[in-house]
Amino acid sequence: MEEENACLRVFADKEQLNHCSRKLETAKETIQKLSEVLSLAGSETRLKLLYLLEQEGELCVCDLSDVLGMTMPAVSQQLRKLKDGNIIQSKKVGQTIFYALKPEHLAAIRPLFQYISAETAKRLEKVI
Amino acid sequence: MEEENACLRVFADKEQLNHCSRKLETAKETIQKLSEVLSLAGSETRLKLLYLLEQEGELCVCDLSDVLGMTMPAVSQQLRKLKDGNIIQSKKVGQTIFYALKPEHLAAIRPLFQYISAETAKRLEKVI
DNA sequence: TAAGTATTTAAGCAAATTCTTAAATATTTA
DNA sequence: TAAATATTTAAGAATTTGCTTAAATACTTA
Repeated sequence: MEEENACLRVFADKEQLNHCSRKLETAKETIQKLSEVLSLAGSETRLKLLYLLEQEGELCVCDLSDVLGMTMPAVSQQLRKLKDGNIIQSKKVGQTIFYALKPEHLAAIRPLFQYISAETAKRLEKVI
Repeated sequence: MEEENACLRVFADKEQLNHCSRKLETAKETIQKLSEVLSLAGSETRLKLLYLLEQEGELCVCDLSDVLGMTMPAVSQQLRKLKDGNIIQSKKVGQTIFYALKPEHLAAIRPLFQYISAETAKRLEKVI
């Protein structure tokens, strides 16, 4: 049995609340995974990294550190998080490591880049 | 003039790096705003709140605290962040405050819910 | 107007995040 | 094999986050 409702409102719709609880339970895992991806994308630095990788296909730590104006350890550590989160992958060529978006998780974040493109275009129009 | 490139790779493509810098500069504001929205959505608690509001249209703090099994102050504080981020809005009816998604920012986060629905459906199929 | 209900605000604390600097690792080249 | 390059790892500090509990606010009803 569940705990008694904290909500004492006369008009509280217990039917609806139970319905919500079930729905949340069902989507629990998905929400958990998605929130992880979103929180990874939800940092300015990491979103820039993802954006650049999406635009260019692949880039090395050195390039990224250069473009973002950040130290290599700082960039490397953020890339590691993205890699741990399975959003990007790496490929070693000599002593250079190239990073690229992973196709799998792209479904979830692709719309974001479309959003960036569309919004940026809008903003540019205004300027013109 | 920019600082000299940190990247000393023989094959570093300066052309490409400059191109990346310009692109990033152009999309800067959009990326900044989007990362804010994403980091708001990128918390399990807040993503649940958004999911419930999307599914139910509107709910009060009491309901949400009940369904999430969290204290009202905890829920209230997260709702406040979402409201400050312009993702949700509130409507007061008597002493009850109903929260709902804001239509404006929905464009950015609607795809996420579709993703949740699709993934949850997939997961359910597997179980059956 | 007093008591009860729904919510917010505030203060504080533990945990997580994001950078910094220094050192370690791995690869290439002289 | 020594020096240089590209990157990672590690340790630590400053900041932010997400809760907790207690108190304040606002509205409703007896």
